[in-house]
Amino acid sequence: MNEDRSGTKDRLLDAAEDLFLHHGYEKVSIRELALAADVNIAAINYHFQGKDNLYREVIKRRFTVQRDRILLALEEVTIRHAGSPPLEDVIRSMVQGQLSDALSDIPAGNLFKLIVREVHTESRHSTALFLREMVAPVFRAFSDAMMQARPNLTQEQVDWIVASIIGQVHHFIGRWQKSRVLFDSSDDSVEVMLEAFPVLRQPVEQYVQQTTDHITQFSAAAIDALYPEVTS
Amino acid sequence: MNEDRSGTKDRLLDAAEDLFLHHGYEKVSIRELALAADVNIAAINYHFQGKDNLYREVIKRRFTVQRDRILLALEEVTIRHAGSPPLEDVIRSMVQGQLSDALSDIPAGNLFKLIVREVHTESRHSTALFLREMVAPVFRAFSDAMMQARPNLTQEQVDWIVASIIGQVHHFIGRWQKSRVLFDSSDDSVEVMLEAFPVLRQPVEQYVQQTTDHITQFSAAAIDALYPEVTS
DNA sequence: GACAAAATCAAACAACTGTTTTAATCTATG
DNA sequence: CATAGATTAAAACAGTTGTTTGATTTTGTC
Repeated sequence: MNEDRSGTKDRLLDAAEDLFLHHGYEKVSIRELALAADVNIAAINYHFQGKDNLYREVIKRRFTVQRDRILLALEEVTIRHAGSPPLEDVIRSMVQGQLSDALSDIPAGNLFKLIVREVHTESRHSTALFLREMVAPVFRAFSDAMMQARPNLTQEQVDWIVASIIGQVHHFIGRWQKSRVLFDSSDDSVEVMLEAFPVLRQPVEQYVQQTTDHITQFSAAAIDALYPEVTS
Repeated sequence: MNEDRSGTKDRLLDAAEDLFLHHGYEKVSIRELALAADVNIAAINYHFQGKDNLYREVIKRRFTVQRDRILLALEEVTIRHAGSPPLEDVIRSMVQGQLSDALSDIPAGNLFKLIVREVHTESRHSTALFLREMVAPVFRAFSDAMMQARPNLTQEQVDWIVASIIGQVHHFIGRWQKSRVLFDSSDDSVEVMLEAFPVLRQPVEQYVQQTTDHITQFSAAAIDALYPEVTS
C-alpha cells in the first residue's frame, strides 16, 4: 500500500502545521517548509500540488477531529441531563474544548490557533470550507444545547449570546498566543502585556482553567440576569 | 513650505490605508500601492523610506486621534458624574467608540480595522508602538473608569472583565468585516454567516447600535450579578 | 535479479518582490 | 531669467517567491 506511511508526507504536514501556525501562511516559504521537514523542495508539489493545497490539507487533517470532539462533548452533556443540561455545563463544554485545544502544546492542538488566525485574517484560503463544515456546525450545536438549557430564550437572543461567548474565547486565545509570540521573539513589549494582564504569567494549564471559569461564570451570570428563568 | 500639501504623500497614505486594510500588509505590493495612488513606484521610498515605514505612518496618522477620542469620552463620562459614573455609561463609551470607529466607512475610521488585524495577526510591524502607546493607555483608562463606577471590584476582577468586553467588541467587529469582505468578493459562503447571524444583514448604523446595546447590557448584567454592589 | 512505478533530488524556470539608480522635470527663490 | 533644490519618472537591480523539469534513486512485484 502507498497510503500508510509515506514519511515525507507526514513530516511535511507536521512541519507545515508548526510553521504556518507560528509565522502565518504568507511568511513561510516552501523552502523553509522543505528544510524544516527535511525533504526536497519539489516534494511539496509532488505530494500536495502546491503550497495552497498543503495549507488546506494541514487544516483538513485536524479539523474534523476537533470539531467532532466539541460536538461530542456538547451532545454528551445534554443527554446526560436528559435534554435539559445545566447552562454552565453547556458553556463550559464549549469554552473548555476550544481553549484547551487551542492552547495546548500537543501537535493535535494546533488547529484552533490556525482557525483563529484564519477567521480573523481574511486570507480566504478555505473560507467556505471553514464556515460551512467547521464553524457553522459547532455554532449550531452550541446554540441548540443552550436553547435546551434555557428554553425561554429566543433564537436571536441565543445568537447574540453565542457571539459574545465565542468572542471572549477567541480573545483570550489571542492574548495568550500574542504573549507567547512576543516572548519567544524576546520582544520587550511583552512586559506591557504581562503588566496589564498578569494572568498571562501563569503556565498554560492554569490559564486555560482560570479563563474557562471566568468566561463560564461571566456569561452564565449575564444570561440569567438578562433573561431570568420563569419558574412555573 | 514643503510640509503642507505634497499631494503625492497624502494620496499614498490614503491608498495605503485602504489597500492594507482590505488585503493585509503582505498581499499588497508597492506597485499596487503606486498604481492606486497614481504615483511613481519610487515615490514610496522617496517619501517614506520603504514599505514598512509607510505602513507605520498609515497607522500613526490615525491612531492618536482615535485613542484620544476614547480617552476623552471616558474622562468626560467620569467627570460628568463627579467621579462615580454609571457602569453602563462607562462600558458604552468604550464599546460605542471602538465599534463606530471600526465600522464606519469614513476614511478616519479605518484605524481600528487595522488594529484588529494587527493584534490578531502577529505581523510585529509595530507591536511595541501599538501596545505601549495605543492599547495600554486605553485599557488603563477603561480600567480606571470601571473601578470608579464599581469601587468594590479588585484590579484583577476588572482585568478579567475588561478582557471579556474587549473580546466581544473585537469579535463583533471581525464578524462584520468578514461578512463584508465575503460579500464584496461575491463568496457565496457569506450566506452561511448571514444565516447563522441575521443581524449582519442590517446597515452599519443599526449593527453598531444593536451591538453596542447588547455588549453593554450583557456585560453590565454579568458584572452586577457576579459582584453585587454593597449598599451600605 | 529484472522491471516498472513511486519517490527524491539538484537545477533551472518565470514571475514577482522591495529597493536604487540615473536622468528628467517641476518649483520656488535670487 | 537663471539656478539650486525638491520632486517625479523609467529602468534596472538583486533577491525571493512558487513551480517545473529531467535525471536519479528507491521501492515493491513478478
